[in-house]
Amino acid sequence: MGRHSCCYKQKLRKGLWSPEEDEKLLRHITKYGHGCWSSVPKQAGLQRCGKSCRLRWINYLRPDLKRGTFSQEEENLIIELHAVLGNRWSQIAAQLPGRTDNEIKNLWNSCLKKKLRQKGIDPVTHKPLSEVENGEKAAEVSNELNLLKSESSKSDSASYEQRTSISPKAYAPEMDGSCSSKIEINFVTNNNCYNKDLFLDRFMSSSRQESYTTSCQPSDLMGNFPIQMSYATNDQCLPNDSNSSHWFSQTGRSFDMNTEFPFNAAVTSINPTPTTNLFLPNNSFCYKPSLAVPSDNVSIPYGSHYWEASASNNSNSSTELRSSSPLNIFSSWGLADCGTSTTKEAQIHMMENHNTEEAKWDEYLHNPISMLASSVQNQAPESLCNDIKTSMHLVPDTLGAMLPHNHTKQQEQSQTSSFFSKDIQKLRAAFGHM
DNA sequence: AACACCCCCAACCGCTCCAGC
DNA sequence: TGCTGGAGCGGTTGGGGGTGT
Repeated sequence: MGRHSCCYKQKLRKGLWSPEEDEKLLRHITKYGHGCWSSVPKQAGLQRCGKSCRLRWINYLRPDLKRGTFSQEEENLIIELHAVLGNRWSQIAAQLPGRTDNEIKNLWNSCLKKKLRQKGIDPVTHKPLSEVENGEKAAEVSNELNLLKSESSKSDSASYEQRTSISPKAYAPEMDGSCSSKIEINFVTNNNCYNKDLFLDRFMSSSRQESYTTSCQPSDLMGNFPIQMSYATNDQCLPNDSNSSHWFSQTGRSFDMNTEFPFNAAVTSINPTPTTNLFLPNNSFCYKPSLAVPSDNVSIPYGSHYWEASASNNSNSSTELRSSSPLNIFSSWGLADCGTSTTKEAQIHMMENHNTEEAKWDEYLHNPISMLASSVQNQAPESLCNDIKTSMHLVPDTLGAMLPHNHTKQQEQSQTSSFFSKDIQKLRAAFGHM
C-alpha cells in the first residue's frame, strides 16, 4: 500500500517532466502501448516510476486531450455533475471528453468553487449558502437531539429518515419556477448527505420490492426520482426482448445495466432547464439514457454509426454534452414544462402525467429510433452521435463484437457504471441480501 | 527593480479496489 | 482464503508565473 514499491528501489526522477522524457514516453506508448505501467519506464528508458508515467500520459501526453481553457458550457456541466456526483472527478471527467479528472479537479478547486460562493451557493451541497449556514445550525441542534434519541433508541430507520429527509423548502430561495430547480431538490438532501446515497437508498429499497408500481409509494418515488419512476413502472411495458431480465443479462454485465439504468434516470431528471437560475445558462444537461439497449435490432445501426462518429470527433464536448440527446424526450413529455408550479405541484404534475409518460416510454422502448428522430430532429447528427457514445457500453456484446474495439474507451465508460456497482456492492454487503 | 503575495496546475501521496496467485 | 502487486482515484502540495505594492 501507499507509495509504489518501485519508487523505493532506486533514485527515480520526480517533479516536472522534461521534453525529452515526454518524447520518450510518448514514443514508447504510441509504439507499444502502455501495457503494464510498472514496466513502461524501464522499457521507455525513463528514470520514473510507472505511476508517474501513467499520470503524465493521462494528464498531458494522451493525444485525445483537449487543451485550453474550459468553456462556459463545460464549467456548467462540471457544476451540475458535481451536484450529483460530488468529488468523483473521474466520473465527471468521463462526461467531458478530452478533459482529465485532474484538470477538472483543479478547475473546481481554483475557480468553480469561488464562482459558486460568489453566487451564494455552497460548493459542497450546491444549496444556497445562507441555507447551509442555517442548516448547519439546525443540524447541530438536530444532532444533539438525535444523540439523545439514539441513546434511547438505536434505530437504523430513524437515522435513515433523518439522513434522507428532504425539505421541499430546501431550494425555495432560488426556486423561480423552473422545472430544474424543482427537480434538483430531489437530489439534495439534508445534512450534506450526497444525493447519490439517497438515490441508492431509494433505488435499493425500491428494487427489493416485487413490483415497483404497487410496492413503492408513488409520492415517495416521485418525490425523489421521478424519472426513475417512469423507467421502473415501464418494466411491464418493455417489449418481449427487452424485459428487465433481458436488460440485465444481455450484455453479460448485469450490474452495469442495473446500476447505470437508475443513475441515468436520476441524472436526466435534474436539468431540462437551468438548475439554479442564479447563473447557469440554458443547460439541458443530459445523461445518456439506456436507450441503445432495448433492441438489438435497432441498436446495431445506431451503435456502429455513433461509435464511428464519436471516434472521429471528440473535440466539441461542450456542446455535444448539452441539450442534444434523446433525453429531450423528457422535455417533450412535460418535464421541462413545469412552468411556475412548486415542487409538490411538479410532483403531482408528474404523477398525473405518469400514465402518459408510461405510454411514451412504451413507445420509446419499442421504437427508439422513431422517438429519437422526433426528439432530436433539430439537432446536428454529430451532436447526437456524441451523446450516444458514452452509452456504448450498454450495447450488447454481440454488437460490441461488431464494432471497432477500443478497450480504453470501453474501460472509461465502464468506470461510470462500476462506480455504482461498487456502491451497490457495498449496500449488498451492508444489507446482506439482494 | 525588488519583494511579497496569490493563484494555478502539474505532480505526488496515500489510499482503495481488484485480479492473479 | 489470504497475500501481493498493479491500476486508479481523490486529496494535497509545491513550484512557477502573475500581480500588487
